[in-house]
Amino acid sequence: MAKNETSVPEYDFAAIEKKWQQRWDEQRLYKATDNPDPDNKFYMLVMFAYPSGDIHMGHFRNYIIGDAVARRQMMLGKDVLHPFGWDAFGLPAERAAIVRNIHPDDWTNQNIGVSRKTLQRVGISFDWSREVASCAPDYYRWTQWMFIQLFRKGLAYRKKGFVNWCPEDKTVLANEQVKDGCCERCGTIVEQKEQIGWYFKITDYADRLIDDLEDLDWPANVKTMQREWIGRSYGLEVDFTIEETGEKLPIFTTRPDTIYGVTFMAIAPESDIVGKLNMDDRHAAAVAEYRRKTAMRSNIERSSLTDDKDGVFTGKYAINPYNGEHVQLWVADYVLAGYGTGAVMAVPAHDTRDFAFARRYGIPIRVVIHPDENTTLDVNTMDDAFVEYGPMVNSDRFDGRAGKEAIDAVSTYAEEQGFGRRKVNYKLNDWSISRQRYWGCPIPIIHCDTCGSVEVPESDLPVVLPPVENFKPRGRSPLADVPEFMNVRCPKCGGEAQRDADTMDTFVCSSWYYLRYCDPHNDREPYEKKKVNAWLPIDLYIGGITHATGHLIYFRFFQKFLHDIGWARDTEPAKVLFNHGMVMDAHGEVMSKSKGNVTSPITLTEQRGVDIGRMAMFFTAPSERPVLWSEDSVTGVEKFVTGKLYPTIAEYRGSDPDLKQRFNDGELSKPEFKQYIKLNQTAKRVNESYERLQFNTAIAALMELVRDYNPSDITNDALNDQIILKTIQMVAPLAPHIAEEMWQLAGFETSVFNSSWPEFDPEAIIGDTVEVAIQVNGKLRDTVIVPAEPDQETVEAAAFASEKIQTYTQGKQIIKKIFVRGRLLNIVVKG
RNA sequence: GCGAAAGUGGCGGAACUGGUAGACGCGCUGGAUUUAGGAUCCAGUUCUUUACCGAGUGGGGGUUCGAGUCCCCCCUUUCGCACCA
Repeated sequence: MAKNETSVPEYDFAAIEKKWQQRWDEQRLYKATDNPDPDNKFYMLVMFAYPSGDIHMGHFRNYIIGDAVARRQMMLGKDVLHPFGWDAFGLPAERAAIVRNIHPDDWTNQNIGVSRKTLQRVGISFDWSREVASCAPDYYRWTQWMFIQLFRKGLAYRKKGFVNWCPEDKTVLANEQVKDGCCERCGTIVEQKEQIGWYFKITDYADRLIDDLEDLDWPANVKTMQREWIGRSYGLEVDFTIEETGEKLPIFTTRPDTIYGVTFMAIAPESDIVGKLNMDDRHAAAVAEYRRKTAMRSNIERSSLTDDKDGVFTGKYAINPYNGEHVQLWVADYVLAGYGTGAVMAVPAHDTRDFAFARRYGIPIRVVIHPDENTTLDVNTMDDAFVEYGPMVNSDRFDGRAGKEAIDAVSTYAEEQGFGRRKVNYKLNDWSISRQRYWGCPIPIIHCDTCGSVEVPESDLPVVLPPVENFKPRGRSPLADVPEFMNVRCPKCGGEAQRDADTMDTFVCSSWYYLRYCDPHNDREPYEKKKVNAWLPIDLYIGGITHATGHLIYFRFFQKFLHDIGWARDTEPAKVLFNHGMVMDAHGEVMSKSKGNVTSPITLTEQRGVDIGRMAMFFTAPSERPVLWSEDSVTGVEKFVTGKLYPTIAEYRGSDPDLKQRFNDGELSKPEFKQYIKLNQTAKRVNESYERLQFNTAIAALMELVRDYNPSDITNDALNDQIILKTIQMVAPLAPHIAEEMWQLAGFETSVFNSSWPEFDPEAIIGDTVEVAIQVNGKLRDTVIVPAEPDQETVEAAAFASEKIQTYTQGKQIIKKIFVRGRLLNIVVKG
C-alpha cells in the first residue's frame, strides 16, 4: 500500500471547530460584497428569529440547511449574501421583562448576545457585519419611514371597527394572529371589541397577491393557503329595497341564477343596517336582545353552531328587484358583518345554511334550479338544499338557462336595469397594525385637533420609544401615560397635539428586513435602491410553514408597494420558498419545556461535535420532512465521519492534482477506472441531491464512495488524490469544519470554500460493463453482464444464452421483445 | 363537512421522465478479535421457505410488454380551511 506515513492527528472536534471558526472570522470568509454580479449572485435567506435566548433544534435545522446551500453556492463561484438578524420587538420580551423586573431592551439585548454566540458556535456562515435588530432605533426609524410612505398613499388609515381583542395580552390582534378563535400566542379566547386603530390597505393588493403566485416557485400548499386566505370570489351585487323606507339594501351573491328563489333576507347582527330599519318596539326589543346574546358569544361558539342556525324576525320586508316580491327580513348570526355587505339574500332551496334556517322557522322554500331537464325537485321530499348548477325554473324570462351562462344573463340584466353590478369580493381584510403595547415600533403620527392625523416629518425620525418604568398592560398603550412622549407640537400648525400612543404589529418590522440586509448601515435612507436591486430577489427563502398566511403575505405586499412607489424593481421578494420539516422527539411529540423532552443543539454539538450534529440532522430525513430526533440518528453518521471519512486524509499522496483533469479508460488500470467511475457517479448524484436539498441522499452517496475507495488498488497518485480532494469538497457544505481541516492537511493554504465545486466527467458515468435485467412477460428472470452501451442483439444473445431464460422461453412463441437501453430486455411469450 | 398531501422491511428512509423495489444508515443475527465489556472488522438481514418456487410498496379494481410511480373506488394518517353567501 502506497500509504503516506505522515501521521494524521486524531479528530479533536472541539479544537478543530474553534480553530476554523476563528480563522473564517479573521478571513471574513462570509462577508458579502456590496456590488454583486447580478447574473451570478445568490441571496440565501432564513427567517428572522425572535431572540428568546436559546436556539433550539428547529432553528438549528433551519439554519444548517441554509448554511449548506450558502456554502455550496460560494464554491460554485457565486456572490453570496447570507445575512441574519432579530425580530426583536414583541410581547414575549415585554412579558419576560415584567416577570424578571428588567427592561425589555436589556432582556432582548442579552438574549441576542447569547443566541448570536450559539449560532457562531455551530458554524453558520452568516455575514454578521449585516446583522440587524428590529428594536434598534436605526432600524425602526425606517420602519416608521415605511409607515409614512403608506400613509401618504392613503394605504395606512385609521378607523373605528370591530377588532380581535386578547384579554390576556390586552391588545388587538390581526386576523392572521387568531387561531381557532384563540390568541395564537397565549391561547386565550379572543373577543370582539370596537376600537380605533391603524390599518394597512392590503386589500388593494388582493388581486396581485393572488395572481402573482402563479409564477412563484413556492410549495403548492403555501400558494393554496394564500389563495384561500385572500379568498377571491366573483359575483353580483344586487340592490334589494326595504319596503317602507325605500332604502336600498345591497347584497352580494355568487349565485345570481338562484335569485328567483329568494324567500327571505338575513342581516348580520353587528351590521349598522339593523339600526336603520324603523322597527316597531316589539321587534326592536327582540332584535336588541338577540344582538346582545350574540355579542356575548365568542367566535368559536358561533362557528361551532354550524347546524343550529338561529335568528330573529324584524317585522320588516324587502323587495326583490327581479320579481317585485316582498320577503321577510331577519337578523341572523350566520351572516358575517365583515364580508360582502353584511346582508344576504336567502335561497333555502339552493343553499344549505338558508335551508336549515328556513326549515327551523317555517319560511317558504322555492325551487328555482333543477338538476337537469328531466329531473325535478320536490320541496316536500328534500332533506337538504340542492347547491349544484342546473337549468333555471320558475324564473320568468331566464327559465331554461343554466350554469355560468345563466349567471351571466342574470347579472347583465341587473346591470342593464341599474339595480345591480358585477363585483369581486375577498375574505382578506385590511391589516390591523395598532397594538396597545410598549415594546414595539412607535407609530409616527401626531394627532392634532385642527389638522387631524399628521405624519412626523422625516427629519424627526425615529420617534424614539421612551424609557418607561411601568409598561404593564392595562388595556391601553403604556405610552399613553408618558406625557413627555405624548405631548408635542403639531408639525403643521404648531398647536398643541398628541402622539399616537400605540405601537406597530411586529409583522410590520419583519415585512422589509430582507431589504435592509442589502444596505444595513445606511443612515440617509432605508437602503440604496441600487444595492437592493442587485441582490433581490431572494434566491432561496427557508422557514417554517407557520408563516404561510401571515408574514409571507405581508412581505409580498410590502415588496409590491415599494415597487409601486419606485423603491424596488422586483414585484416579488422571493423566487423560491422552502419549508423545512419540524424537529420532534423520538416518539413524534413536539419538543417543549413542559414535556421535558427538549434536546438542545448546544448539548449535542458539545458532546458529538458540530459537524456530527449537522450530518446526523441532514441524514435522518430529507429537509422538508419532519425529523424524529434520537441518539440513533447520530450513531451511523458518527462512525462514518470519524472512522471512515477523516482517516482517508492519511492516504493523501501530495501529488497536488489538477482537479479538472479527466482520465480515460486507457490510462487507468481496471480497478482504477472502476473507482474513477464511482467518483464521477457520486459527484453527479451529490449534485442532484444538493439541488433538491435532499442532503440525506448526498450523504448516502458519499458513504458509498468512501466505502468503495481502495487506495491499495490505485497506483496513479493524481487519481488517488483527486478522489480524496473531491470527497472533501463534496462534504464541505455539510460538515464544514472537518472538511476545512482535511483540506489544510492536504496542503492547501486557502479555504476549501474558495475552491471550485467538483464537476463530474460525463464520459465517466458508465463503466465498461453494465448489468441488464432480463424479463420474461414482465417478470425479472435473470440479469446479464454485457459491455457498456450494448445494442439489442448483444443483450438478446446474452439473454438466450442464459439457462434460466431458456427454461421460460423454450417451446413458447415469442411475440415481441422490448429493449430499454442499458436497462432491460423484456421477452413477451405466449403458449 | 370541504380541500390538499401522503401511506414502501422491526425503524429512519432510497427508487430521475412507468423499466432489476428496499440504496444508505439504525437495529438485529452469526462469526473474528478481546480476560471481559466496549470498540472494530467480516457475513447475513422484505416475507414465507432448509432451498427452489412463490408473494410483496394501505385495500380493491383498471391501463400497460412492464406499475411504488398513471387512472377509478375505498380505508388510514397528516396538514390546511371551516357559516365567506
